[in-house]
Amino acid sequence: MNDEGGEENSPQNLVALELGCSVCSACENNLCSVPANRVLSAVSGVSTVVSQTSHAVKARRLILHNGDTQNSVPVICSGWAASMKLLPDGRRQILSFLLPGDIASAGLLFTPKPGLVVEAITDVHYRAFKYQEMKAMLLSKPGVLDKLLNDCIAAQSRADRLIVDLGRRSGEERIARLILNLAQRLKVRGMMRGPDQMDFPLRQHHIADATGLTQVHVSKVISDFRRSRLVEFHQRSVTIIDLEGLRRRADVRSCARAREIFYARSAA
Amino acid sequence: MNDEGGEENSPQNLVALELGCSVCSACENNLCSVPANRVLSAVSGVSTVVSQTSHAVKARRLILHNGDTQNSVPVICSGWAASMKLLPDGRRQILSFLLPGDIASAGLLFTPKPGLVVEAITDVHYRAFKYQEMKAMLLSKPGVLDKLLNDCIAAQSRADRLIVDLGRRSGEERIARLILNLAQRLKVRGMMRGPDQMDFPLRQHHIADATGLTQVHVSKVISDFRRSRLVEFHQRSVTIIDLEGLRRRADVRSCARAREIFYARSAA
DNA sequence: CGCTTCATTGATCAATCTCAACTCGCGTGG
DNA sequence: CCACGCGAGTTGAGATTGATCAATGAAGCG
Repeated sequence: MNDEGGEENSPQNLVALELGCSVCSACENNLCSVPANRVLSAVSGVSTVVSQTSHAVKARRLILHNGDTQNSVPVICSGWAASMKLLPDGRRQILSFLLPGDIASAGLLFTPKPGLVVEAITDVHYRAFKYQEMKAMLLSKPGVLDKLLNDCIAAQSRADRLIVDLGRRSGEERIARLILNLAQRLKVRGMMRGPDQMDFPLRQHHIADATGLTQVHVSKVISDFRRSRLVEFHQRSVTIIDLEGLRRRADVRSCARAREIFYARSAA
Repeated sequence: MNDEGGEENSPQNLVALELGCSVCSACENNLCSVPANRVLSAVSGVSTVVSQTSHAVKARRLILHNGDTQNSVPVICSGWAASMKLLPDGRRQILSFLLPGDIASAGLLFTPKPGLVVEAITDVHYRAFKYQEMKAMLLSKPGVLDKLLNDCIAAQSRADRLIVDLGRRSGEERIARLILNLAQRLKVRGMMRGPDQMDFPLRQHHIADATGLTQVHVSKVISDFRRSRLVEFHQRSVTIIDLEGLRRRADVRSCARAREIFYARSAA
């Protein structure tokens, strides 16, 4: 685990940090000790602060190793990260992208997850909370627990959606859905650059590892999206030009077999 | 939802029922009112019994509809079921197979899951617990809550494994893993027929919907497994003849790209 | 400047799907 | 008892999707 403390104070990083905090579950639950939260806990009269460490890591570095004993739980303050699993032969599958405010995995609060790796996509600031303290504290505060449980359940339903995507949708659909999904998540956080534009620090291999495809194939599909004037990529950002068109690619499938099954079932 | 109460009492059904109960989380938590549990609660001094209904459904019938308001949570007492999601065009993806003792989805205790469907594979007995009562009761009993949380987390990590399988493994690997996985789960429950033989009520289309493949392709892969003398199918049961061989099919992949990535990373 | 990462593109190959035909076993109604 | 239909599985012949391989160029960085 990285041993560096300290916040940077270049303007945009502070902004990102605040953005993260404003939607951060650790913050909402008064677990965090960044200034804004200190104020907040003072106001709400709750002063519980779980011991924690603050870290900065460069892009492409690991936040959570595989070999780690994992006695702490990272919460992203700024930047993008990915939580993934690695197969022994080098194949990798991204389980989810972590945006500011996201807890690496709510389940981690209760059990370490062997085989889980979290990697920074951009430069990332995160806080690591001690796992046992956190747990003890949670069990004493029903309100907090409830919120964590919701996190857990939300994670589960995101996982379910991903399972359906990977099992039953074409590459094109998966990529379109990924883009729409990220736009949605950023919108909730107020992190869109404009109505249709967002930061997009993902490399094509991230998209590949998230959608179960190859980087080469991702390139081809995205080129097609671009040619069809659905989206536009400028340096590390995406603009959705034709939302409806993109949605259509995300959902529609003119598949003879699907139709056949459909008719079979509605007849029954 | 089915409105039939009543237990059947043909010998093997009673056996199955008991087997289910002996590993059932509802039972462990003293939520259930079947005779064995009544005794158990009396012994342990806890008499909380959440109001519940008992149901029997035929194979291929739904236990949980999509349109259902889902104010209750099914727990399987005997038989096999599948929880799945349906796409509007008829494609379907099985999220997990439910064996006796399984709760349809631990998350259901806290929020209804729109779009989730549970279908009986064999004839099934299940109990449905009222969702709000259950929740209220859980929050008052920390021990029970803890156990449920574990269920939740276990579900999550099963989901993660499935995501990796669907995203990054070949059809052959997925099918081999599914078989091994089911054998493992049955073994834990003491439900194996012999050291290497188990009930296997799944149709090929169930395997297809669980692995994201086509029934036709499943047929071909399984034929190959059979020809390679890895497994044998007799009416509704499977014998694993060559465990090591099957494991090899479940894991190995001689994939040039994977090796390349591997070397690239170990060099870095 | 030289190195590395990232993206693009084309040619070819492999896995998987689609379509269709056929078998088999089972239950049902005549 | 038989005919029939249905669900399930098998098999083969293409068609498609996506992977692999390889070459090239552009961008970023010490």
